[in-house]
Amino acid sequence: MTTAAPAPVPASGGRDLPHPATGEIRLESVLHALSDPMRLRIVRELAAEGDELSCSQFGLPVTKSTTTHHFRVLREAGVIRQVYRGTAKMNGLRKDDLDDLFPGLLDGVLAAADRQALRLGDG
Amino acid sequence: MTTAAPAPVPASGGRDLPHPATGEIRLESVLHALSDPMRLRIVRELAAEGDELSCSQFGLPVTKSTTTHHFRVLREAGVIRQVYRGTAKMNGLRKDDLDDLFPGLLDGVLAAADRQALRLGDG
DNA sequence: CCCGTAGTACGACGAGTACCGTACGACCTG
DNA sequence: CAGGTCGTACGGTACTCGTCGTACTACGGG
Repeated sequence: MTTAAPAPVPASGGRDLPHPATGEIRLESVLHALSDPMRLRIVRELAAEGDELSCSQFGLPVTKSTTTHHFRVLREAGVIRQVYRGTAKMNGLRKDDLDDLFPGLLDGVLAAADRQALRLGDG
Repeated sequence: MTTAAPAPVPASGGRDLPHPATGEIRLESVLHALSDPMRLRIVRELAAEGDELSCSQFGLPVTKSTTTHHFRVLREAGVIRQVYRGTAKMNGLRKDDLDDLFPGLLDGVLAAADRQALRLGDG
């Protein structure tokens, strides 16, 4: 009831991605997903934009294959939601679900990341 | 400047452990350290006790070697502080340093862990 | 001094992961 | 339909990690 819509034939073709239900999200998986610099960077950009972004819009310094891999890890951990929109795959933060499950966690991590970026002159 | 005392011959023998200075703590390392169930369990117990505990007091379901490994990871990530006290090695959470560096992060993770433990009937 | 206890060091092993390249599939546009 | 773009799948490689066992060191007590 919380999430996990039965995917009633999305608007696009018939391509839908498997997402964990809200209740299935494990804290350890979220922390692990966020502990990779590349993925933390993705999540930070996503949070900064506040909207959905396509995979190729992040300008990550890795190949497409690796990019796909990182987005998959984030999706399977329940951190992001992915939806096809034509040929592009739009990525959105699952902030609502995460906040419902672990209030303050995402904001805490994001604030910590911002703080560290500032401290290291990377912000 | 903040921490990293020059270790002026501790009270015990001459055994001191290398800890990262407060400014050297990296968010990714902290998240990675916390993303392991065994280590998250250690940190939760440490936070619940609020005081220093020896390594052997945690009754972890792994061997001594593995226990040593996990405590080392936590120490090198800057999550805990370890001090020798006779033959025992006392472990304490670096809550002050962590809160100074990443306000709300540790509390957020701890709260999330409590919540999940309750939800899964493990608390 | 000898022994027991607490923890370390080192080597090993299996599993997972971050990365790549290439080949492929899905979709839009001409 | 042909071609271009976006992303996937698969296979491979090198590295990390969690775990163990055994041998070892440090400290305290009889």
